[in-house]
Amino acid sequence: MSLEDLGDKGRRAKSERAAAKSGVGAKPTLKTIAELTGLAVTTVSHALADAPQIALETRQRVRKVAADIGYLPDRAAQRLRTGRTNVISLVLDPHEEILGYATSMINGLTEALRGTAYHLVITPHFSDTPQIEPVRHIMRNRMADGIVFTRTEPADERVKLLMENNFPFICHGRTELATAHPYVDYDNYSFAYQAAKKLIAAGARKLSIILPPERFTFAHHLRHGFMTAVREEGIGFETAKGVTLDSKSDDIRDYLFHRMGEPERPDGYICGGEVSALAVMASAYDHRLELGRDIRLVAKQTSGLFDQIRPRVETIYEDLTEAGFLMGKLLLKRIAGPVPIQELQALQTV
Amino acid sequence: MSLEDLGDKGRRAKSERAAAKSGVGAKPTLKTIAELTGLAVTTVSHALADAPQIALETRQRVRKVAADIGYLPDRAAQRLRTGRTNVISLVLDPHEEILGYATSMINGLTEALRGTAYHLVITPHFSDTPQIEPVRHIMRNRMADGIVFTRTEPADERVKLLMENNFPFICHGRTELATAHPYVDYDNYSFAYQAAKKLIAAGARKLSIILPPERFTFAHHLRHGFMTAVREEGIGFETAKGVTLDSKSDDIRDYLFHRMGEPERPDGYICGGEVSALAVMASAYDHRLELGRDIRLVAKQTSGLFDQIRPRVETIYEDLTEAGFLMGKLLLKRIAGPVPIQELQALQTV
DNA sequence: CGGAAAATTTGTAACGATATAGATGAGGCT
DNA sequence: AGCCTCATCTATATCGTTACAAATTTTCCG
Repeated sequence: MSLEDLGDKGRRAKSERAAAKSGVGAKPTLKTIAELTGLAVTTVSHALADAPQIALETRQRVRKVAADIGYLPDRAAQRLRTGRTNVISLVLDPHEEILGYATSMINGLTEALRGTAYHLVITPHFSDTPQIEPVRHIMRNRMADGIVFTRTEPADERVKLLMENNFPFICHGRTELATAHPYVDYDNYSFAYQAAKKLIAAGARKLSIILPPERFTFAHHLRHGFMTAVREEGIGFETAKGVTLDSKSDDIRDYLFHRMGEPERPDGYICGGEVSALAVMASAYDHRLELGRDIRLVAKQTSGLFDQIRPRVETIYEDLTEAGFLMGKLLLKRIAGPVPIQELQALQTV
Repeated sequence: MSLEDLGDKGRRAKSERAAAKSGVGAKPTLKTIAELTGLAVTTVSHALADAPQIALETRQRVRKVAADIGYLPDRAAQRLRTGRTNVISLVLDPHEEILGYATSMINGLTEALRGTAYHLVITPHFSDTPQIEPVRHIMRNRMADGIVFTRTEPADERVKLLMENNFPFICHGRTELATAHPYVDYDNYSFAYQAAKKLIAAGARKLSIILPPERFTFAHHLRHGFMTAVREEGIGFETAKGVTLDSKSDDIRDYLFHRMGEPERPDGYICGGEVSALAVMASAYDHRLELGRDIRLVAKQTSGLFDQIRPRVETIYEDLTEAGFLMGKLLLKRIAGPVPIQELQALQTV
């Protein structure tokens, strides 16, 4: 600190003293407003809450002062007193590095939370602990008013736990539990069904689908849609063995490359993710198989990526940003008060 | 709610009553520990803080009880009392949808924060407000103990503001300000330099580079590295006009497609991002230009994506997860206490 | 064994908000 | 005037934690 700073410090007057700490102006509290208006702290609090027993004129005056000095309630104090955290927790598996899957959802979520008092906290779920741990932790320690998570399983423990405790949440994907629960999901059944139909229409004779790990519900949906289509058409099919959408992309490609070198190889692929679709293309390329003639492909598109992929690939779009936005909106609705569960369910159509 | 639920509710006994609210067990506080140990709340607090004036035996006993009942200090109360938020705020421009850029960084950040009391809060910066707004807001209202942001500019207002107020932060990218500040950056100068050299070595005669918007410092670094290389080699060059790495991928491709149809077209491209690299490939493909012969390309790789791109493209890797991890670690170090600034700077080498 | 010093523990207040219950004053009614 | 009602505003306690000052117990010494 220089001499000038010290000199300046000495010269500081009353008004500046309070401002010294933050350098931007001391943080105003209810007390500040109370002093400015000559009212009691309690009155100010009520006025800002728009309580009807406070005179309208007073409410307006308080609101004006609050706005003028840029008052913002202290989250910690509010949280301590009321128990509400004003936090939404997104439980993220760092594994989901899959090309901006999380980013899109986060963008949608922040957009939904925009203008509200809610903050988005990222709670990682590290793979060396059980999946339910972060959820239990958030609930037990009241770390958030609502939870968002993804990759739902048919008998998802998290869903059970949260439902049992009536804790607000929404998940991406459905369970197969008897009890209805809030969710946002993409119609993966239709995706797979339509993808298969497209491939068949384009001349494919034997289809293959690369599925997510079996433990996820949407793997079943994809399989079901796929199977329905191939059975309707009475056409050959298989599912990729030994690799899933979560496998390392090199492993997926190695599997595909190998499979494409065997007899009875599939000539139509359905890919539930962009990376696996690229792996199909890479394998075909490495075998000098021509896309659209030797090998056909329908991919799920979740980013602008495939607009630049050549040769052009048929894709079906899933809007993850919208999914995030929906999850945010529905969760807020649920937090605001009890809502019939069916109003907290959204299925994004293909 | 079923009849059975109601019945169960009626059967609830005293011990369960306290637990009823959370359904997992009432949240233990210092008071709980105080009652269990027969100590005063203050003593327990001090004991857990490992204060030397508390008998060692007592400290151990308290710690044991705390661990047994799964005590976790209430964040709101701690925050209210101490002013520390235990929050790190990542200011994110939803614009950065660029293929998991954010996701990788978030993964690195959460890994760095793992095991600490810090939470990661995503603070969006919506493009209709000035860039400095979220930062000012976080600082003024003490919403976090530290700030992380990206896309640093040469005379970045956020850096100035945060430095002036001595507020802990770290940014991805450097400024050109006289005052040193904490940062994590990737050596984009070397990236561009080496990329150019590679292209020239591979036979390119005229280079082009697609730059980020000029307002970002790393645009200058890239340009500088690029210019140094082309001047050293005395070779033709240009920078993409009218489009940047932030442009819509279709716009980048349209520009490239047009340019590739003109005389004196470049035959070597440097792409600072994966999407723009794909746009180069798409344009070349649409012109039936062969990659590696008519057109050469060096791309920056930040995901596993390009491992599956065919024909194979020369890439240089930037580890964004590591960048996030470094930012987290350095920020924590800074928050813990004053540190010489040069210890808060990291440059990731090519 | 008295008494001071050292070691250990404790009470009180405060952070900023809000729920609850209570206070104040104006006006209306008999 | 006396009493009640209504509209408005206010005091108090509290959430869980920690800083500060103070109280208590133990230790040690002559």
